[in-house]
Amino acid sequence: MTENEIYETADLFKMFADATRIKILLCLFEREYNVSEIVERVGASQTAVSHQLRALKQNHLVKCRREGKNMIYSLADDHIETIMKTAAEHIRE
Amino acid sequence: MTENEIYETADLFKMFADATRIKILLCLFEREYNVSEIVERVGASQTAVSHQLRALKQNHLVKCRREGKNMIYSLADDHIETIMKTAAEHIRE
DNA sequence: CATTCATATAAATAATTTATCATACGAGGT
DNA sequence: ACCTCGTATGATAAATTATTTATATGAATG
Repeated sequence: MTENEIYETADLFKMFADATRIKILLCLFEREYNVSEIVERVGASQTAVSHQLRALKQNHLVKCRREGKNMIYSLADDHIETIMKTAAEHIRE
Repeated sequence: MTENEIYETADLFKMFADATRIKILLCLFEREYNVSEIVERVGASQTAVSHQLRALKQNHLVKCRREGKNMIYSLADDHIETIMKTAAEHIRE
């Protein structure tokens, strides 16, 4: 791994290293949701969720589209669920 | 996932969310090393490495044994390499 | 047993991350 | 056009994490 790949890897893992973001992702593993639905399910403030969604988007873990007044967020990639599940398994030991 | 599992998962991922710790782990994927060897390879200060080794140990990612004046660190678990590799693959897309 | 080597620890500081507060923006509806 | 709803943004403030500085510890060695 090059120095650069190391930093990119760290950045990717950072996305999974926060409870709010994990909750958002778990939520999106089910299906797509708009922001207020995510806020409701995750139980964090609207701005906090919005900031975290931006982070997740910048790191290509989620994508979104507009639908009227709403923004619908969904997973960008199925690998994400695999990575999370692998780690979750590891924990139960 | 329970609230608690979410926090544990976040804590586990935190271990992978830092370049210094990733370098240490990459190093230990090869084989076990003592602290000065790790310091040398990773290129961080002795205390920084020592602190990170402690974090990794507390989170059960590495283990260590004493050998004379040296402490020999090694991976605690093979899953770790799998998790890292899965993520690294994800990055190359 | 005093010294040195390898490593760990504690405390202080620096750097980064996350949440909050205030406000702005885009899309409908009136 | 104005108002409201849903969401995003920017500027802090608060919290967390990482690094450094200084010092301690435990094991070997003269």
